[in-house]
Amino acid sequence: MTDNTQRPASGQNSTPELPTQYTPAEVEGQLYERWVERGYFEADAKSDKPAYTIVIPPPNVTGSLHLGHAFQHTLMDALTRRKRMQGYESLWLPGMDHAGIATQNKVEQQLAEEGKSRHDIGREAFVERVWQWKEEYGGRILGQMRRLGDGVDWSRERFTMDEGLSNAVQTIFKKLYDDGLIYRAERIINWCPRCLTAISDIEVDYQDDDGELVSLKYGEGEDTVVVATTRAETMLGDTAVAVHPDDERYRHLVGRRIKLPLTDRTIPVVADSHVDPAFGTGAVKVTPAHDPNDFAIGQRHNLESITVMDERGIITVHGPFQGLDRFEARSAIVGALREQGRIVAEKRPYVHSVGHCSRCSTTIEPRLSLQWWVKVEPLARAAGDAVRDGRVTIHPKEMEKRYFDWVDNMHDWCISRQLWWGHRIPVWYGPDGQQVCVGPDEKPPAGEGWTQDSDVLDTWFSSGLWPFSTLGWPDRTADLEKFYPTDVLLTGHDIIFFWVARMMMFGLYAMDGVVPFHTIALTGLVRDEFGKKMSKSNPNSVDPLDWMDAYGSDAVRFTLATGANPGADVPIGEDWVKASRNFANKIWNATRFALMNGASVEGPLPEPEKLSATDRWILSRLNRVVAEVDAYYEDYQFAKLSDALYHFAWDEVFDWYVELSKTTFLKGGEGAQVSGRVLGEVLDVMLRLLHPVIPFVTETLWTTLTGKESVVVADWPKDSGFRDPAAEAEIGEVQRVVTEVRRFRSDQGLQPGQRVPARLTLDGTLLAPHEDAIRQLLRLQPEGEGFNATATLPVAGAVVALDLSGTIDVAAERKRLAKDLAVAEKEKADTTRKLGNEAFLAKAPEPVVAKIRTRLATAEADIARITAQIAALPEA
RNA sequence: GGGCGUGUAGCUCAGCGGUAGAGCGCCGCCCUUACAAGGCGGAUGUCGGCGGUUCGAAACCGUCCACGCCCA
Repeated sequence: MTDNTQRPASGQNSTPELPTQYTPAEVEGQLYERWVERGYFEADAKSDKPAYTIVIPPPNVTGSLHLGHAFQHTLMDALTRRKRMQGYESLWLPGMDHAGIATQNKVEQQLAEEGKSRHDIGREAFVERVWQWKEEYGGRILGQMRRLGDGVDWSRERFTMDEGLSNAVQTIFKKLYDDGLIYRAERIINWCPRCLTAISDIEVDYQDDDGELVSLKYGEGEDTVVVATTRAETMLGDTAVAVHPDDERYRHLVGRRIKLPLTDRTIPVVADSHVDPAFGTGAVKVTPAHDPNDFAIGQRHNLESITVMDERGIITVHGPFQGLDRFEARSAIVGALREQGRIVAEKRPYVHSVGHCSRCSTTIEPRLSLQWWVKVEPLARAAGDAVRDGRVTIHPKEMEKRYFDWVDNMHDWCISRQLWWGHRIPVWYGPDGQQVCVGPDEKPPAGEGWTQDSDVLDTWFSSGLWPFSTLGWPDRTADLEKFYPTDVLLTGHDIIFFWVARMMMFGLYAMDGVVPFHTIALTGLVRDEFGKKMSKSNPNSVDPLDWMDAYGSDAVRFTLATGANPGADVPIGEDWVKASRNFANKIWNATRFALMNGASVEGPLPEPEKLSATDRWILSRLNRVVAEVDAYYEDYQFAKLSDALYHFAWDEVFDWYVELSKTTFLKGGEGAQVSGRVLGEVLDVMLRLLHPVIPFVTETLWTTLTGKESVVVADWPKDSGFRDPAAEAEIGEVQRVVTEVRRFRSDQGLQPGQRVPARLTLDGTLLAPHEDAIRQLLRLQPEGEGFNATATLPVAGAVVALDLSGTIDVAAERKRLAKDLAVAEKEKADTTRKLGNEAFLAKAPEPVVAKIRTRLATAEADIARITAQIAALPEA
């Protein structure tokens, strides 16, 4: 096809070639590559313009674009594109995180297919393999972001494992270590027996599983106690039974030792006020090595911790259960206890909440383990305070509570992972138990016996540095000076704890208390058209690329933007994407029509005195919409702004302005020229307003309309302040008449295109100047010889008399009028009742009362008019 | 168990103190020379239930019911 974005620069009067249908798939890719080639998205740190910065919440290197990304990217793109147009040095910085567990899993799978494990090839070779994997398969999402139209600065693309970012990781680790905010401790952590690593609290997904609750009798003779558990296998590691100190039932047992079944051990009964006497029997078994609460009890009572499983969840305790995995052991142990008559109650299924690894869904095993931790209290407090004192705003505000609940109750963060892919912990251990943390510029201790910690850091440890590590920190780079703090962090509300809180903590800490962004804009989740959650495991999951190919990226983007109510979930369905595609096509054709009728952006807009009321009306509306859209942008109201533009474009510009102007264009001459200039202005502004949301179609149309280089670098429209309420009222009357008569025509069964002779009596009304347009819109012919008004429609002070050449459908007309009369009478009754209410008159504000009075007057006039019409109707 | 949120047209959602709205879907007529991915017209709601506050409640308060989410 011809390249329809090109237009001869001198060809002001040549009719640009636009096909009758917009075919996005053919042009979007080229447009995007051109934008990138021209460097529109590359930000200049030396620019004098004020900076506007958004760093992308780094997607996972193993991932691909899903609708959630498409959604958030659309919004970030809209924000940065608008600011660029407003004259900011706009930077949207892309990149990915290295996704420690996920990526390592991918490569381990590859190795497994070759019959190898990572241990077979060794750490160094393994890490090399991961880099190879990344080169080959990683970052699929980056290409998909181009397809979506993301206006990111590719020259600044970052990856958390890059040298610079790794340097940042090591720097902050050392700083935290030196400040005593990183420490090593043995605690219960969330252990994934499949990934073979610790994971943090937020990487655990809880779900209700069918389990079993068995009540076990511990002890012998009189010294017995019944405890309930869902994890019978851990009883091998029990080192106490705990009861509440005030619990009379067990007071006699406290301090005594009882026999632990299936073992040759005895365990103490301890009193601990954290035990809930109302739950179960009020006595609980205590396994400090396999349960966080039990660990806490163990600490308080100096209990021994006995680990009964290995890292894969296999029982290691000598005896009949050794070698069984934890679930096999559970039933074996319950069986053995049953034989001994120690099972006093069983509840099966017992639905309870069980933690699963968010990466592989394996049931988490709480495990006692030596790990590295971040002491979060001071960091989290600072992160909370930044929001409390208003330096950072959360949109929508209702989400603040969730943020505070998190940062104010945050547990220390386990940051070490038993993986090979990631930032290795920069701590070295000496032959005599020394421990040295090494900064990026320092050499590790030399000599015999020094070894580096074998663990790597949680991926989020590096992602948390993203807003400044990507800009060059710890160096005071020009980028950092120019673009930090960033402006907005936009992400899903489900991710507050992952990105938001961590970036806040690290940003404030590393950047001397300067917040990483002043605004946190939180979105909901994308759902299917029935409001059901979309997930990879659900069949309702949609690949946004399929929709982009079928309907264009603009259509997907517009649909998502239109659904973006602050903080609320966004449902999306194919029908809605189609509707957005239709909108794009509508804009396409309207612009095409405009260009065929001499729409122009040349020269200044004529003075208001030279404009028709129709022109002044649309310009007045246009400027109101500019102001409205700006206000919505400032409040992150993407649904509202998209909706406002949709309705302005379609319901006002296309359905009325263009239609009303057709007669002017047909007549030609100066009037047509003026309207062409106005139409050009309206489209020019409208396309620029729409561009951040639907960049592709607007680019093609705007460059064709204006002959300029690109709307990407066009100026954002400004409200000129022009308002013309009189013209707005006048066109409102025109719309009323046209709609009324159309209704009549439709009720009378007239075909839409059928010409009808009519006499218009418009003298003394606002409609007088619009007779031609009204006749055009209503397909009314001039009254000819022998005109015979068979229907007379009084509306808006005017009279439209029609000659339907013969009898009209009196029944239809009577029905229509009866309906109108009923509406008017109800209105009269409602308003009369209000005005008859003393309390209302006394207490309601004057404008409200006045409004009701006007409504009553209108209703009465309508009733009189309609009644007269009905009376004038011939007998059926 | 604790906290938060939501129940408005067939579906998905706006509206959050003064005449119940949108998109999609539905019904009827129409290829009116920009667009059938379109035009014109139309129908559709005890605004979850009950109680209260108010001159006035979809909106505010209480309560119940039903869903959803987060945390434990």
